[in-house]
Amino acid sequence: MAVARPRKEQPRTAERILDIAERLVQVRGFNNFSYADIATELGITKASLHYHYPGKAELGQALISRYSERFSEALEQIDRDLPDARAKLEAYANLYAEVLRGKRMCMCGILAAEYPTLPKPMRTAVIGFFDENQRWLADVLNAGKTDHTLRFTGSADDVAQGILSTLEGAMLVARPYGDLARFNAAAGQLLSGLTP
Amino acid sequence: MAVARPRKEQPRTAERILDIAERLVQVRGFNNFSYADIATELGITKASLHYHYPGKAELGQALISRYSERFSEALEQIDRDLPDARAKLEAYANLYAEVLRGKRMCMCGILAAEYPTLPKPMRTAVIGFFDENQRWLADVLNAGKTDHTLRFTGSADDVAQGILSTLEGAMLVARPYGDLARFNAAAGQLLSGLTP
DNA sequence: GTCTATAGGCAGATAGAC
DNA sequence: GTCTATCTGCCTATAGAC
Repeated sequence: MAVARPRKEQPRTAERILDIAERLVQVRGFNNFSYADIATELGITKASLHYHYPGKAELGQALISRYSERFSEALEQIDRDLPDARAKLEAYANLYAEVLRGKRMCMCGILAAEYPTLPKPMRTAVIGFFDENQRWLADVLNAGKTDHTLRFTGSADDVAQGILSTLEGAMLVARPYGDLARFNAAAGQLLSGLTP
Repeated sequence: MAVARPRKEQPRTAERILDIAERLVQVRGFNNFSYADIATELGITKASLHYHYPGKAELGQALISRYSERFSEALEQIDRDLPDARAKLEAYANLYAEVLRGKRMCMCGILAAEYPTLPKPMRTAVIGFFDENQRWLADVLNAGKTDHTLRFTGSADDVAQGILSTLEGAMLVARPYGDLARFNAAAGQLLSGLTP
């Protein structure tokens, strides 16, 4: 017997558009894919896409918005599941490694490279993503100082920013080599520098 | 009295094209500027550009080629002018800071973000740039171990790669904020982690 | 070396039928 | 919601005169 479903299934087109566009952004960048790319892959016409997202700018906002939400949820889950700050930080780095394993960049990392060409709402959203990540990292760092699973000098904010930068940069440089080990070397080095 | 000049001055058009295109790449990315942008700024027509660089792919190769050469020269000058490894590493980080001060990304950093969309010769050249940087960094690190101005654990190659990644990432993340201090915080943290 | 003129393609976007 | 048809604009690139 079928499980009860939300009525009128199938209007998941908007979500499927985001799925395809998300991958395209993370691989090629926001300016290097087109409505035609999405339409072909989804099997509908370009015109239909405009029904769901009036313009590329709106699509871009929706992409960052969903990406940020999901990232936040992943951080909350880390907070729930892992016992100490050190383990949380390791799990955080692993989030990045998983993205890279799919031959993608962090969405906001690649958008940062295109930053000057983005519509203003997207720029604001990219900054928001970075800010939230740093806030979370700073909290973890402070917790790590308390529970003695992490060691660092200087402000937690500065170190948080350094961690974010290093992981984004490690993805950026490792991806052209197609070499996950390259990322892991940089991430491992980062973590060992924070270990007591 | 005028200083002697190379005869037939003025055919510096090819160089001026590179100057303009270089800035455009570093600000917007390779796929986000056009021949029209260069032509307008230079005051000639698009068609004339094709005389100097037959296609955008060739222009791109010329851009990376000149950029890499100049970078190598800067590294040689650092080797000549500075006494110890620690000072060299600091000067290296300063190269990046100067680029960022001009609101630009490292050319090969921004090209790394666009990597899957680049013509193959450009991809090879980007990798070459990273490789050369890492080689130089590894040499400096080894020298620093010898002259006791640097301290690190693990292989010099891995640490070199970590340094490159961190600096590229720090530029990537700092630029949207328009905040040089952000870069300096990450770079300073990196250097202090390598200081005995 | 630089120009005018133009080709040919693809981009994002809209109108209106179904 | 999805379609066909179409628009306008920009892109890279080429031919050929000067």
